[in-house]
Amino acid sequence: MSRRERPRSSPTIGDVAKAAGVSTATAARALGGYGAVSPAVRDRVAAAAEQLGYRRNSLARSMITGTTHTIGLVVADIENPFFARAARGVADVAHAAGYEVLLVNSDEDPATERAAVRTLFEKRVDGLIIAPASTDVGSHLGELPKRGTPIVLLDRVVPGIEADAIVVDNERAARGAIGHLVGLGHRRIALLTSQGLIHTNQMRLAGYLQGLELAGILVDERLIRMAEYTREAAVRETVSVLALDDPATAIFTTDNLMSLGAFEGAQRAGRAVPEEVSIVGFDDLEWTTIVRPPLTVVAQPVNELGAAAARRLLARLAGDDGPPRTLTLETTFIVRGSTGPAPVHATG
Amino acid sequence: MSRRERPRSSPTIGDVAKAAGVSTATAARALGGYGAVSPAVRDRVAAAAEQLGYRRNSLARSMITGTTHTIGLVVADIENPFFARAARGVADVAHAAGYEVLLVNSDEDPATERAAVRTLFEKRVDGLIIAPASTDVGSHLGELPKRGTPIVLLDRVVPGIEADAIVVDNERAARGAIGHLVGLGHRRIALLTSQGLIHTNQMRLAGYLQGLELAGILVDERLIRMAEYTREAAVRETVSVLALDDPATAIFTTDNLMSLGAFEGAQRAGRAVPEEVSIVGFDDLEWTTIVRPPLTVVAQPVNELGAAAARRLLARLAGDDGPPRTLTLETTFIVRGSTGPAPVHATG
DNA sequence: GCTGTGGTTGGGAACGTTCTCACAAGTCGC
DNA sequence: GCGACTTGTGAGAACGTTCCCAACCACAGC
Repeated sequence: MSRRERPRSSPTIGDVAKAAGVSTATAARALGGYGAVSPAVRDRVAAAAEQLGYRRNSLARSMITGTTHTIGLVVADIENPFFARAARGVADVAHAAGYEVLLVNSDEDPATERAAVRTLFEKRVDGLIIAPASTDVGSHLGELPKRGTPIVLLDRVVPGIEADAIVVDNERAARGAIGHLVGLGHRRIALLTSQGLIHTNQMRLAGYLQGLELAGILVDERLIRMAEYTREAAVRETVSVLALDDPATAIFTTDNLMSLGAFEGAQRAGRAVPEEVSIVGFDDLEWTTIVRPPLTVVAQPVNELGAAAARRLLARLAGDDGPPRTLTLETTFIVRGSTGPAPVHATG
Repeated sequence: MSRRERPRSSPTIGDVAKAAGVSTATAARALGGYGAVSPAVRDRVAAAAEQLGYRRNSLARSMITGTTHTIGLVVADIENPFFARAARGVADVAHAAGYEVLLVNSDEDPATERAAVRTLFEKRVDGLIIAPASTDVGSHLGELPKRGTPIVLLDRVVPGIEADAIVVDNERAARGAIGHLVGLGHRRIALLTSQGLIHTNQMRLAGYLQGLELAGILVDERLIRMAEYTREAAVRETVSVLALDDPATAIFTTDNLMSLGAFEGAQRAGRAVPEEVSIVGFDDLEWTTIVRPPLTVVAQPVNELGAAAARRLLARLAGDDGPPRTLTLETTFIVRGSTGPAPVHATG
């Protein structure tokens, strides 16, 4: 109890060096595994470190090396299963490569996002994976690559920015979904999306419109619903679109929360699925197979989306300085029981 | 283009000071908002910082101040909605107080957890919130508080450790759920939980046993199922427990994944819920109200669990050094359509 | 015996901040 | 008009590590 110099601060590499009877430089080499150290000294230092309970200070290390082995991840809301899955994909790949993940929720708010990016940069993350909230050229996003911090865009692209991106072909996926419904004879197809059109939803809307056009169906604006981003609002819009004089016979939703709302809305409106109304959801969550009928969906490789983003970022950190690449992953259209032939009285 | 000294490294406070014609100490005071600086100098420094695009280096700052404004969060799996919600609760409270969250998945693996705790400590997080995988006295957990890094246990307690904990009364919740089923006349009540009993599940098992004992029901070990932690395994165990000569008339599950499996298992076994088998789930997720029948559940205040953990940790960081406290939050028992009277032929 | 070589080791600078201290220039009270 | 206090400023140490470089040693080659 007599040799305590600092009461409750961690021992430093200097303390270890002193205990082992070597210089700090040598102790650092022994513990850091770089440079040349004789086996005898290495063991002596290791023993001293063990005995003192030495833990390296990454902060000091990062100051010198210029790398923190930390990547920033900015998503809208980790509570949303889509982002949770993507985050898991990111974390797994990052962790395997010795990186940790600093997580921030932006709630789709550009101001929050901007502040988050700034904070993450001040913490000197080695790179950033971000699902950008706004599609306008965020100066805060362009700034980092210029300073040498690579960015990978997750799920959404920002036109003006020079950065890698991992996305799916939302336009094509949506067009395909509409094609499926058209093939079943539907002509009154509603779109249920959320207000404040984020990039992916814009693309899905575009795909919806293209799908209609390909089928020669005129757009009915009353069938395009942009709900507040809550389950209850989605339910209301669904009930409303099913209560039209000429109601929708099919509903295409643009994400998992809207799918949930559409499903519940059909239940609440007392419409049989798929006899009276077909539903196509976006994202394949666990529940889609235990509801009755099970949900037809556009499934995204969500986990892989995150994993690919992390791999891309790691490649940049490893020195890849080629031109920005956009990687487009494939979606899968899974037909289940929630889509069926359009009701007879509503077609032709 | 002529005055660039470092090509693509961020300007330092020294660069700002030089540009503003003051010392680094003064520039630091002006930008850091501490000490005394004259308004004129403050403006001059701010202008120089703005013009150079100065961003403070938190690493260097943390070295001096000894605080990183970062907290570590170790959960089993961020993809699990339970942890995603808790993480959101943590992140919101932390963010409001100016803290960021470093997230690690442990996959319930003690070795991974141990390594994570070590890494987080090396990165000098100010504190740690952890849902510990193992209930044995983790030396890696005891270590940190001794070094002055506070820990808050989330959702699970570790008996030997001196740390705050935020939990729910799992024993009582489980006992109550069993009581509900007993009250409906059930005497063949199965328990569906997962292998490698984590702390919460041990408590829920204990509550289950107590519930049976209170009702004077003898334990039938064939009704206690510990599935591999996958949906498919949960389905199999459910089908199996419903295929007994004297099958279960009710199933109580110990978490949301097991609930999903039980629900699907009943479907696959062709048993009507609740006419032939009642189901009580643990955790109230979005899907529980859109399946038919909707699920009776023990609902936990998951988000609040995380938020409370963060508040507790912040209190510690603010200097609270009272004895460790365990905060027990209330669960809610929500009766929906998945529980009903026991089938006549199976009772008394 | 002198020089060269390769493996070890230590001294000290560097990273970018904050903090402590000393000092200069006012300001106030008497 | 002099000490005590306040306010603003700068010099330099400190945080704990890594990196650069010089020095040392042993040994081989000539």
